[in-house]
Amino acid sequence: MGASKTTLFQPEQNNLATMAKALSHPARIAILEYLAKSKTCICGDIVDELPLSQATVSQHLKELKNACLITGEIEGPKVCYCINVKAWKQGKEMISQFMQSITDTCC
Amino acid sequence: MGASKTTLFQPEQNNLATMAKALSHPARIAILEYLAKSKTCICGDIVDELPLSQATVSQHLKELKNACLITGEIEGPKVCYCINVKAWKQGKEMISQFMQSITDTCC
DNA sequence: TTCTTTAATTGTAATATTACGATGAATATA
DNA sequence: TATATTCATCGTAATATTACAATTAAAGAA
Repeated sequence: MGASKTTLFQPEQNNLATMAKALSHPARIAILEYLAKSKTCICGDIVDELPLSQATVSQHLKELKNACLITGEIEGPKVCYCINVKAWKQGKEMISQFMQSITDTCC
Repeated sequence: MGASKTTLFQPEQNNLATMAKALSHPARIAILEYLAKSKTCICGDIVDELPLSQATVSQHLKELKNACLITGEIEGPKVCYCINVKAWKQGKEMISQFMQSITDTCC
């Protein structure tokens, strides 16, 4: 197989899993950290920062964009990436509530 | 490839990614929710609860155990699974701090 | 127009993940 | 001892992920 049966679970469970999947690679964690601290956010800067090829970085950026965690605006030949603050805060809330609810309910 | 180059990133980034990966499947979210609310925690109950085969559930339980998020104690022919409260709280703290730090640092 | 820069996309390979049937190991019960 | 129950593991198949070289596309500069 290889494909998860998302139709068999609750939307909330799928949303959580999708968010977690976006954060499930150290390169994407590093990208998010760099975007947060950097003011420039230009793609090339991220490639310089990470020990990965341009193609691979682009792929990770695409996944973060698919998960709505970042935005990418074209500026001439360059692309300026940014944290999607609104979506990020929503995701943060969703994960925090989930993790708290486990400890609240648990043992 | 298919294997992520974990040696090229910070341990903290790898820890975060590993934790997120454990949460990146709706079945594992569902298992954690069920373990939290259930008092019994017997593996067979989880299989009954989820729309997946026994072998698949066992595989997901193994991953959660590898990530130290749950424990499994043998009770005769049965196995009693439980949230690893200590590790869970640590993970919760790690993720919360990371997500907060992004919004703090960001834009 | 031609060249350069920037970043996405394509093609390809290696490995990981997801899923399940079948089997095996361990314990309890008849 | 034989049988049933419970769960892990093995084998296998389909799909996803990760990574990079090469190419393409788009915009700006010479």
